[in-house]
Order: sequence, then structure tokens, then C-alpha cells
Amino acid sequence: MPEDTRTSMIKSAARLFQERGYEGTSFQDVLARSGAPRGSIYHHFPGGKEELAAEALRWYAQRTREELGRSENVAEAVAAFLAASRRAMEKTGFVAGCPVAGVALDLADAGSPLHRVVAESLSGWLRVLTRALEREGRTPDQARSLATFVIAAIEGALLLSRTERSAQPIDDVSEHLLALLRL
Amino acid sequence: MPEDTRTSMIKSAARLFQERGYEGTSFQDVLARSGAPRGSIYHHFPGGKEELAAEALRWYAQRTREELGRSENVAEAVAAFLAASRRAMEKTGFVAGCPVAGVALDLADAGSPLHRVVAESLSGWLRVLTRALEREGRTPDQARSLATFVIAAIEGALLLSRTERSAQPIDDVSEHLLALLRL
Amino acid sequence: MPEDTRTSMIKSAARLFQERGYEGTSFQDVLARSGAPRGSIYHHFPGGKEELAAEALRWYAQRTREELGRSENVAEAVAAFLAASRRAMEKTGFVAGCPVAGVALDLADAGSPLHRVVAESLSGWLRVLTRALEREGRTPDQARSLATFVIAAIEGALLLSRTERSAQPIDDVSEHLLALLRL
Amino acid sequence: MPEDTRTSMIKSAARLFQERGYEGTSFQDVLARSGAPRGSIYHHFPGGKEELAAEALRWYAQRTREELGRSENVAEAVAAFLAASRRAMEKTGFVAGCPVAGVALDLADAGSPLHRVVAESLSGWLRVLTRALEREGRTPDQARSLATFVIAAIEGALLLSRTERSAQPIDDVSEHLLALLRL
DNA sequence: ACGAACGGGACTACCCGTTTGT
DNA sequence: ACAAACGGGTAGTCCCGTTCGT
Repeated sequence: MPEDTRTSMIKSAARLFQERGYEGTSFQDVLARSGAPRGSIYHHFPGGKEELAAEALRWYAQRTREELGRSENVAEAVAAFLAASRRAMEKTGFVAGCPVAGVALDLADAGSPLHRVVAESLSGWLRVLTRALEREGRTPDQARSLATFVIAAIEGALLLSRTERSAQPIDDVSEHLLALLRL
Repeated sequence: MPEDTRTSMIKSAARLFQERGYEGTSFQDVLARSGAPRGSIYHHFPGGKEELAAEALRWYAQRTREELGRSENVAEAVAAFLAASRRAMEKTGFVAGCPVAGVALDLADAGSPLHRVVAESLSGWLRVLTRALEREGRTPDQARSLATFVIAAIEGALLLSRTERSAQPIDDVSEHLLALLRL
Repeated sequence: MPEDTRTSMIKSAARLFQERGYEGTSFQDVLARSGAPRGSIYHHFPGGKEELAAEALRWYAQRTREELGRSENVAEAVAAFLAASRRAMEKTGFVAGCPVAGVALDLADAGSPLHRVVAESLSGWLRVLTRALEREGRTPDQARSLATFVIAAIEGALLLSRTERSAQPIDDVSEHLLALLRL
Repeated sequence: MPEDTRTSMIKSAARLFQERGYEGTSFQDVLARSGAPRGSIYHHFPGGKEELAAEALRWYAQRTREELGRSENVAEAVAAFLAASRRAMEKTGFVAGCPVAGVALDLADAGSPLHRVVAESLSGWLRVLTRALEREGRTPDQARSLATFVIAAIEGALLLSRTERSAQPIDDVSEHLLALLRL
């Protein structure tokens, strides 16, 4: 079964947001990359670019949430996610960061529907990590705080890897993060 | 002495990049915020938006570099910077993140002149922290790796604070980072 | 059948290039004259002004090529073309010269795609005349040289008619040219 | 005595009109090419670009008029002018045509002051040739008509040489023109 | 005579969303 | 489900002319 138009647009959008952010990505870019037919954009996404972006972030966020929740052991889950991110960066020539960040930093209005999706994406990851840390014996407060720290460090690592065009920042962050989690 | 046009444009641009990123900020926005005359844009910045952005990032990067290098003690410097960032976020209603990140994530082409300025901004902060950590007794490799971790965590903290519209992520990251640095 | 948007833009552009040259003609002018909708410019001409200009010149060049090749007798063909040009100049108040010249003289870069179209337009006319002269018994070299002379004189006649706002230069050139061709 | 600012701007403008026409040449271009100081443009040319253009055309027109009137023999004068044009084209890589044509074809309004200068430039050349032809025994009417033909052919030759990037059209036109004049 | 800055207007390019027709 | 065309808006760039200070 060939991937349908809608899905291919969503994936293309996510990828382009990783590379150029929300404002830097045009609808035409998405069409070009996905090979989707021009005429059916507003059939699949009546809400236009914003709806497409929301879907793209939700798709990416869920995928990532599953990766972070795959292992019972938080350190292992984080290690696996960072290793996967490292591979993705290397494969793409260090252009593909986090699409959520790429969208988040272009939004002027904190009240926009898209902002909600951004916030939900990040809080979803946070929730998964927090619960896992609680299961490992941390108090709810410790867990939430540590999870926040982990997410922050990961987002920063991707940013640095992108601008340095090197996997080194991911390795460095990985090292310190795992030391902390395995304590 | 009233601030001159050029400087006011640079500061306005830096601030707008914090709020909306590079692509989300129009030249018109900068003019409106700075009150600068429209006709003088290409007098002050012959290279256009890209040159203005480069100047804005250089200005912000240097200012931040000085803040990070102010104290001999790395933990104190980081604590002070995060405290200042916290105040800035609260004062602006949590819209003002890091302009370097806001520009970095909108750049498609890793070879653009602006990309170099982004990279230099981050590596400048890294250098300052690395040297300070070395002075505190860490090996060069430990110092570089730890500095990278610190920068990553700070960038992530600002991103999370922005999207959550809360100072909590800054506090959380601050707590873990300082524990690590004061070890 | 009402003329379609694309064709009407092409014709309007050709006419405006005759009047004001390439750089003197704005896209807005073309829209105003053709009544074409603003939003469809880059639908019909993705390459922008340059592509529109190329199409306009190709359209005019072919039309002229056919006029020059209509009669078997070169003298008659040239006479007919100059007579038509004379009428066109008088009808337009002596503003409409040759669009190819109007574009050619504004092009700084001899390597631009548009320059090629200019060159092909002129060489197309040259070819038609050269072949016809050969058919009338001239050697290939004589034919080519004479054809060049004819094209040059015609272009010059249009230029002079335009600046003098008079049909006289066309008549003068016509007289000498026909004397030569009827020899 | 180093060439003064005013003169160097005039010459630069003439040259740029040859290369890119009137509308294709910006005031900045003239400044860049002449090395003239920015502040004194409107000291030397209060009428702005139009006045500069007028001066440039007058300068070029007079220079050419002298060339055309240098020899008593019209055929020799035309031959010399075309030879000089040929050398100029070759030296500049076939970019420098006739500045009068470059300006003429960009003027939409036939009533502009600049249009008058264009017309006077051409009629000046015409007058010189007409008188010389009369001196050689032609009737006033024959002389005027033939002079018009000569000017037209020369302008066309320069246009063709420019677009073909070759001296051949000048040679071809030269050959036919001289045959006619030496009759 | 000249430099620095201003002031506003114009141009091309492009973008997002809609309509109409198949 | 899709294609073609429309419609209006805005972005960045650049241009010409002026003003002010030296």
C-alpha cells in the first residue's frame, strides 16, 4: 500500500520544520517534497498551513513519546533516543533538529492553536519521563524536575549539533545525562 | 545622548528574533519597534536583513559572553545568568527566548553567512565556560564536555519556559545544573 | 472565444517593451494594460518577468519572421514589412518600435537567458532573409551580409522614426533598401 | 590635471547607458563606476538623473558629431567611425553600443526633456552628414535621405554587433554602406 | 564640495487561501 | 480527489531626491 497523500504531507512538513522552522517552510515546499497534488491541499487540511503543522507536530510528538516510553529503564530510553537522534542527524547532514522547537520559536502569539500543540507535545514527553522516574522510586517532585532537565538538555543538544554540524554535542549531553540518570 | 538609529535597530531586531524567530520577523516589524526611518535601512545595513540579523546576534552574543565570564566561579556565573533570564522571561510575559536559537532554527542553508554568526555565538559562550572550568581544575576534555552540557541545558530551559509560559523550567534546570557545577 | 489571460499578458508585454524597453516596463504596467489578475502572474510565468519577456519576444519574433517570409520576393517582403511598421508607428503616435531592441539594450549581462532569446529573435529574421536571397541567386556569403544590412537598417529606421516622431525615416530607409534589393 | 568629478560622472554615465540603457542604470552605478563622492551629486547635477543623462548624451553626441565631420569625404568619415566603433566593441567585449539608443528606447514619454536631447543628438549627426553629402554634389533631398539611411544602418549595426557579440555585423554594414557612398 | 542620514515610493517575488470546473 | 486560475496581501530590495552638518 503506497503511503497516502495526507500522511506524506504530514511527514514532509515535519521534516521541513526540522530544517527551516515554521515560517521558513512554505506550503509549496511541502508540496514539492511530498509530491502531493496541488488541488487537494484544502481537502485534506481545511485549516491550511496551521492545521498541517498541528498534525505534523502531533505525529512527531507521538512517535517520540513512544520512543521515550519504550523501555522501563529511563536511562536506557534516553540513551536509545539520543542514539537515534545522533543517527538521524548524521544521515541528514546535520540539518534535522526538533520540529517542535522549529515551530515553537517562530510563534509570536502564545495564544494560537498551534502554540497549544507545541506545549502539548513537550508536556507529553515530560509526562512519560516523569511517570517512569516515579516508577523508579523518585518522589513526584524530583521526577518532574529531573524530567524537565532531561528534555531541556536534549533540545539543547539537538540545537548545538545542528549549528556545529557535529554529533559531539549529542555525545557530550548523552554522557552527562546518563551519568545523572544512572546514579 | 539619544541612542542612534543603527543601535536601536540592532536591539529591536534581537528582541524580535527572541519572540518570533528570524523568518517570523519582518523588516517592517523592526522599523515599527525601533522607530527607525524606513529609508535608512540600506544605509545602515547594505547587506539587508541578513546583515542586520548578523549584527543583532553579535551584539547579543557578546553581551551574554560577558555575563557568563563575569564571575570567576562558573556556578555563580551560570546561576546569575539563569536568574537574569528568569527575570527577563517574567518581565516579557515569557515571550523572549534566545535570539540565537530563534535564528538558528530558521536557517535552511548551513553555509549561509548568518549560519556562521550563529555558530560563532554559541562557540563563544562555550569557550568562555570551558576556560573557566579549566581554571577550576577540570581537564580540557572534561571542561569542554561539561560546558557543552551547560549551554545545551540553558537553551533547552529557555525553550521550555517559553512554551510553558512559566519560570519553572528555568528553576528546575538551574537546580540540577548548579548541583553538578558545585560538585 | 475571448483571448486568454496568458496570451493577453504576452501581447501587452511586447507592446510595452516597444514603448519603454525592458527595465522601463513594470509588471504592474503589464497587468494594467492586459487587465490580467495580479495573483496569477507566477502561475502563468513561474520564471517571473524574465520568462514573460522571453515569451513576448518569441511571440513577436515569430510573427515578424512570418511576415518577412511571406513573399517569395525579398524586396516585396521588406517593402510590406516596412509599410506595416509605418502604419503601426502612425497608429500608435510613434511610440511603438521594436520590442527586441527595447529589451536588448537594457540587458547588462550577455549571458542571461533573456539575451539568448534576443539573439535568437534577430538570427531568426536573418535566417529567413538569407535563405530568400540565396533563392534569388545570391551566393551564401552575399546573402548573409546583405540580410544583415537589411535588418540593421530596419532596426535603425524604427529607432529614428520613434525619436523623430515621424514616418519619414521609414520612408527614406525603405527607398534605399528597395533600390538595393531590386538591383 | 586629474579629471574632475563632474566629467568623470558624465563619461561613466554614457558608458553605462551603452551597456544597460537608461532605466537599467542606477545613480549608484554611476557613482560606483566613476568613484565620485556621494554628497555632491546634486551639487553638480541639480536636475538629478535626468540632467546627468542629458549631459552624458550631449557629450557623446558632440564627440561623435566631430568624428563624423572630421573628413571632407563622407565615405571616409563613415568608414573611420565604423572602424572606431568596431574597435570599441571588441575592447569592451561587445557590450558598449550607442548610449543614445540605450536611452531612447527606455523613454515612455515623448515629451520629456530627455527625449529632446535624444532627438537633438540624432539630428545633429544627421545634419553633419547631410551637409557633407550636399557638398559632394547631392541635392538637399537626396542628401537628407541618404544621411538618414546611413545613421539608421549604423545604429542597427551596433545593435546587431552587441547581441551577436561579434564584429561581423559592423563589417557587413560597413561594406554595403561604403559601396553606396562611393558610388 | 562633500558625507551621513532621512523619507517615501516602487519593483519583483512569493505566499496563503479561494473559487470554479472536471 | 484534483487541476487551473484568481485575489489580495506582504516581504525584501533598491532607487531617487532631500536635508543637515561640516
